[in-house]
Amino acid sequence: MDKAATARGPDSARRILDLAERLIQVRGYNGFSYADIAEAMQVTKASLHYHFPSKAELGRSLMARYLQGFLKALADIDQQAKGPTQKLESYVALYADVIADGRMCLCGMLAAEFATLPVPVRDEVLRFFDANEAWLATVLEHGRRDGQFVFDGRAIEVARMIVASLEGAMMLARTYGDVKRFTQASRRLLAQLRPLRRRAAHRT
Amino acid sequence: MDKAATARGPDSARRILDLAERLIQVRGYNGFSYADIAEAMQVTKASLHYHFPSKAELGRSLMARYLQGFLKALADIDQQAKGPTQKLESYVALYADVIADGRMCLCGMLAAEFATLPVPVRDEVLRFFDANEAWLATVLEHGRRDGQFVFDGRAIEVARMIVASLEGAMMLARTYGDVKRFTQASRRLLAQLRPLRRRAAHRT
DNA sequence: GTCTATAGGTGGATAGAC
DNA sequence: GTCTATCCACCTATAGAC
Repeated sequence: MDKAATARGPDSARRILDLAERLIQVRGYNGFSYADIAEAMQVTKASLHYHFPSKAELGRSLMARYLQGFLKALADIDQQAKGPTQKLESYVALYADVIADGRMCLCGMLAAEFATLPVPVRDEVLRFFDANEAWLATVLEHGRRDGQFVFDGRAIEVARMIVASLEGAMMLARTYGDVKRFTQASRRLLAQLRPLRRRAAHRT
Repeated sequence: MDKAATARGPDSARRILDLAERLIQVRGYNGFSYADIAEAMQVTKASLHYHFPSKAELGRSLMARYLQGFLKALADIDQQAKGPTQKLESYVALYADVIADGRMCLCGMLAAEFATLPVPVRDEVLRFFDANEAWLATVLEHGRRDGQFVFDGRAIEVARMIVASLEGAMMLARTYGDVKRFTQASRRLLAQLRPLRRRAAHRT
C-alpha cells in the first residue's frame, strides 16, 4: 500500500492543488469552493485551511506551480534541440493536450476573471503570459533568421497574436465540446508562418 | 424632467440589463450579484426580482437582447452595401469598440464560465457564436469569389478561427489593460487574408 | 413597482480538541 | 494534520405591506 492510495498524508498540499487546478480550468476561480475540494478529498473544509490559509493563497500557490511547470516544459522543448518549426509544434501540443482533456488553460480562465482576482494571483497570471510571449518571440525570431518562418514586423507582436489566438481557440473548442475547433485553428495559425505558402485561389 | 433622470420607472428592466451586461463583461456571471445592480440603481434587491424572478432568467434575457443587438449590427453592416473587406473591418470595429471601453465581449466571458451557466444561458451563448461564424463565413466566401480574400479550405473554418482569435485578443488586451494588443492582433488577422501580400523576409 | 423583513443556503475562515 | 463546532458575510429568492 503506497501513500498515494490513502486519503491523507504529506502530499495533501499537492493533491489540493491538483484538484483546484482542474476545478478552476473547468469552472473558474469564482466557480469553485473549498467545499468542492473537501468533498473530492473526503476531508473537511477546515483541513484545507491548514495547508492554504486563504483562497487567495491557494490561488497564488497554484499559479506559481503552474508557471513553474510551464517554464519547465518550455525548457524541455528547448533542450531537445529541435528547430523553430518543431518547437512551435511542440508548444501548440502543450495546449492541445489540455483541451483534449476537456480543460481550459488555467491562465485563460483566470484572464477572464481577472477583475475579480486577488492581486497576487493577477501578478502570476501576467508573468505566465509574459513568459509565453517572450519564449515564442525568441523562437519566431530564430525561425525567421533561418528562413523557416516568414512574417512582417516585430516577433513579439506575432507571439502575442499566437498566444491570444490559441487561448481563444481553446475557449471556443471547450464551449462547443469539440477539440477539432482547436486543432483546425492552430493548424491555420502555424500555416501562415510558412514561406512559399501555396495560395490556392479556390479549392472547393 | 424626463423619466430617464429618475431612478425608477417602466424602463427599469432595461436599466437592469444594462448594468448586468457591464458587470458580466467586467466581472463575469459568477462575479456579480443582485446586490451590485441594486446598489447602482439605488433600489433594493427585492425590486429586481420583480423584473427578473431569477438570476438565470436575467442572464437568459440579457443574452437574448445581446444577440438581437448583434444581429442588428450585422444587418446594418450588410445594408450599407460595402464590399467584403469593408464588412470585415466593420465587424472587427464592433469588437474594438467594446474593448476600448475596458469591457470584454459578453459571450467571451460567458464562454469561459460555460460549465457553471444555467442551460438557457448556455444555449444563447452558442447561438451567438453560431450566428457570428455563419455571417463571417458568408462574407469570407464572397470575398474569395471576387478576389478580395485568399485562403485555403472552407470559409467556415476561417470564420471560426477569426472569432476565436478576436475573442482571445480581447481577453489578453483587457488583462493587460492595453487596447493596442487587440488592435495589432486584429490587423494581423485581416492582413493574412489579403492577396498579393508582400512577404518581407526581414524588416528590422 | 418598490418596499421591509426574512428565509435558507453557501461562501471563506477561525478556535480549540484530538 | 485533521477533526467538530461555529462565526459572519453574502448569496438568491419569497411573502406580504404599501
